[in-house]
Formats: sequence, structure tokens, C-alpha cells
Amino acid sequence: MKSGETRLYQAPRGTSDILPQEQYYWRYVETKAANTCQLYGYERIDFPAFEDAGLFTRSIGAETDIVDKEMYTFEDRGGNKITLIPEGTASICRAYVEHGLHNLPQPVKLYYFASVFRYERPQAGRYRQHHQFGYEAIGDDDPALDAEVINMAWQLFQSLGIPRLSLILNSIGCKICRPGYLAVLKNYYANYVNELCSDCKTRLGRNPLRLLDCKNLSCQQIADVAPKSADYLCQECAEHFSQLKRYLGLLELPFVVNHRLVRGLDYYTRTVFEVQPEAEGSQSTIGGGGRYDNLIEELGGKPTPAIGFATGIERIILNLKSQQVLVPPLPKPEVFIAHLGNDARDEAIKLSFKLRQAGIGVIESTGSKSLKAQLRQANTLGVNHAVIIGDQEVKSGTVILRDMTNARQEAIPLARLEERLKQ
RNA sequence: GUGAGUGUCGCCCAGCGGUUCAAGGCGCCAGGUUGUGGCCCUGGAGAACGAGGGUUCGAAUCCCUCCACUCACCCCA
Repeated sequence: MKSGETRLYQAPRGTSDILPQEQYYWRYVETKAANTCQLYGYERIDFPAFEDAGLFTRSIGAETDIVDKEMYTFEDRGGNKITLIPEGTASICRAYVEHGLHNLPQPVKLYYFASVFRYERPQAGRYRQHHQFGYEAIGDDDPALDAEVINMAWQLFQSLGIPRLSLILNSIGCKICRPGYLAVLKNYYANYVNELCSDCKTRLGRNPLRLLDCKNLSCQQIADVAPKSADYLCQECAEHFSQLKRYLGLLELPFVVNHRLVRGLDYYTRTVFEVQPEAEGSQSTIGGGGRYDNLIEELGGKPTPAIGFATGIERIILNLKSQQVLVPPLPKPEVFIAHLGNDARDEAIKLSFKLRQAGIGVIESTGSKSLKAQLRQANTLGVNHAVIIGDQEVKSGTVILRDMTNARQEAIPLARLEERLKQ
């Protein structure tokens, strides 16, 4: 902590630096995710970190908390209303419409990694900037596609090696059958208004579906025996849901239907699902998604059904740690080059470059530290080999190759070093 | 936005009104070998104790305000 005149800057609230020592978790997750996508035929898309603010009020829903109080919205110098993206689906749909991706064979399958921004009070597993991996399959309403998307999510977590997860499923109907269900639901809740928590009282008017997933204990008891959306589906939605469950059965996925799963974004229709870790802290969701059959049309495209999934990488990593999953380290340079004296340093500079050109990772000692200090550094860096060049070696055209794992070393001709390191 | 807890060297943390109040561990640097690591030993650098104000003869230790962090609610990844 330096005081004085200089102000000490900190990363803004709810953001964080990902230091080198943490990176292996990130690379691990990204690699597994990208591999899974490749396996299922999903292609990567990248989109801007900010969008026109209207895109989100239009898609996520004006009555949702994200839009209501969590968006980073500002006016840029040109007077445009800009929002730092709070999620990825809206952007993908925008891109789908904007670039006419309906001309591709349907469904179009896309995945992304993106930073998303939500103005919230940070806590465990919740940040103002976090990183999502997600994917979408656009242009088909076949329940087999739902099954694929759900299966893919489940397989991703399998490949990551996170144990004790559950897969929760529900169907919340479409614009034909949902209004009827909502009416029944409100009617049911009308009898319990006085027993609801204050949040639920306001939800009753604004977003009755959300009454179902309240964490308050007494509200839960009321929600437990509330009318179930799945019982009020129209013919098509009911058929869709039962087909989906059958396919998931074929895939032997251990899903559980929970009629209280509703999700917080307005665009969802029919299928909604979540992957949840064993209860631990307050973050009960590690990933989730669902179908959004009206969204593309809502954004100005042709009526186009779609389904997607998203997961928070920070939450995945939290779970990897709490479940003590073994994550492989990142590769690092093989060789450290130590030198003593000016001539030796010249030699070391040339040699480092030559080895790197041959594809051998090298960390070159800088400064003029003692050999002891240089080897100590080599040791903490964890390299397998140290190459030592002193004046004697320069004169004789050799180097000392030291095996750091067993402390054996030998002098070898400079010209033979590369070949020795490669074997 | 609401509630609770915390804030001492890069990290972990002792001290909880005064008499070494700034301790210890890790890490870092150096020495113990004149050109050699990991173990061990020795030494060193690094903190005016989140910021500002107050109480007091005296505060890191008490009070107030602010800030930050953490956890929880809301909501979600």
C-alpha cells in the first residue's frame, strides 16, 4: 500500500482480474466447451460487448429485473443509447436477423464466449462482469432439438468432471396456452395474498410466474401445491413436452421435472431447464436455458423457433474447486538459459532465439544475477532443463545442460543442444 | 436497493487503550560455494495498522462518517 498523493486504483466493484495462476481453470473450461460444440456441430460466433439498449428491453422483457434495474446503459457521444450486454441470446438473435442467417440450412447452431454485465450487489458466484459460455440452435421446433441442446449441456458438465449435479426440466407453454394458465395461477394465489412475502405480492401483479420460484419458505409451501403449467399446456405444447421427455429418456439423462422452474427472462416458451449443483451457498444454478420461439420474430425476423443454453464460467470454476476436480496445468517453457559474463550473455541471446525458432520454449535469464540466483529462478519456474553458459563454455563452444529433475548435468557442444533437447 | 460481517507488509494473520504498537508464517531478495536450484541456517527489503474526523495525557486498539471487501435477500450465470 503506497500512500502519498497517488491514488490506488482497484478493479471496479464486481469485476476481477484473472491472474496467471488462475488461468488453467479458464483454459480448461474453454477447451471442454469448445470441444463439446465441435462434437455437436455448433460454430462460434462473436458479437459486440454493447448493443443498442432497445434490443434488451425488447427481448428480455421490461418487467424483468435485468432490464428494470441491472443494465449498464449510457448515452454515447453520438447520443445513442447503449447497453453493455447483460446476456448473449438477444445479440445472437439480432445477428441472425441482421445477417439473414435464415438463408442457411436450419437450424443454425452457434456458440459464444462473452463477458456480460449486470449492475448487482456482488456476492459468491455473482459479479457485475462475468463470463458466459452459451449456445443456440435457431430455426427448428423439433423436440429432438431440445433434447440435443439439453444433452449437450449435460455432457459438457460430464466432461468437465463436476459431480453431483441435477438436471431440472419444465414446460411453461406458449403464447396460446400460457395466458390461460396465468389466469388459473393468479386465481389460485388470490386466496393466499396475505401469506405471501412482500416480494411475491408485487410479483403477483407484474410477473406471476415468478411466484413459483420464490425462496421464502412459506411462499414455497404455497407454490408447491400451486397449479402446474405442464397441466395447462395446449395440445401442441403438451405433445412437444412429452416427446422431449421421451427423447431425454432415450438418452438416459437423469432429468427431474419441477413445475416450479420458470426462469427469469420473458422470452422463454415451452421448454425451460437448469443444471443445478448440490445446494451450496445461494447460487443454485450453474447453467440454464430454454426455448424462445417468439424472440426472433419479436426482433423483426420471420417467425423462427429457437432454443439455447448459457452457463457462467465463474460458477463452473467455483464448482470445480469446491468439488476438487483435478484440472491439468498449462504447458510452460522447457528450458531456462542462465549465463555468466558479457560474452555468455551474447551467446544466450542468440541461443534463446534459435531454440524458440526450433519450437522449444525458452525462458532467458535477464539482468546479471549470480548463477545461484538464476538456478533458483529456474527451479521456481519449474523448467525441466537449465542451460548454463559461462566464459569457459563460450571459449570451448559448449554449453552445460542441466537436468533440473535429477541434478545431472553435462557439457555438450553448442551445435548439438537443440537435438538433445528434442529427444 | 435492503440486511449482517470484515478491513494490520504481495498473501495468511498476532496484537484489541499505553511499558518493543507494529509480532509471526508464506512469498520475495541476499549470504552460507571462488560459476550451480530444490532441504537447512542466517540476514534483508516490505505496513505510519482502509480513509477522514472525534474521545483521551495517550488509539491499530473506543466512537462517528465515508469507502472497500465478504456473505445473504432481490434476481440470475
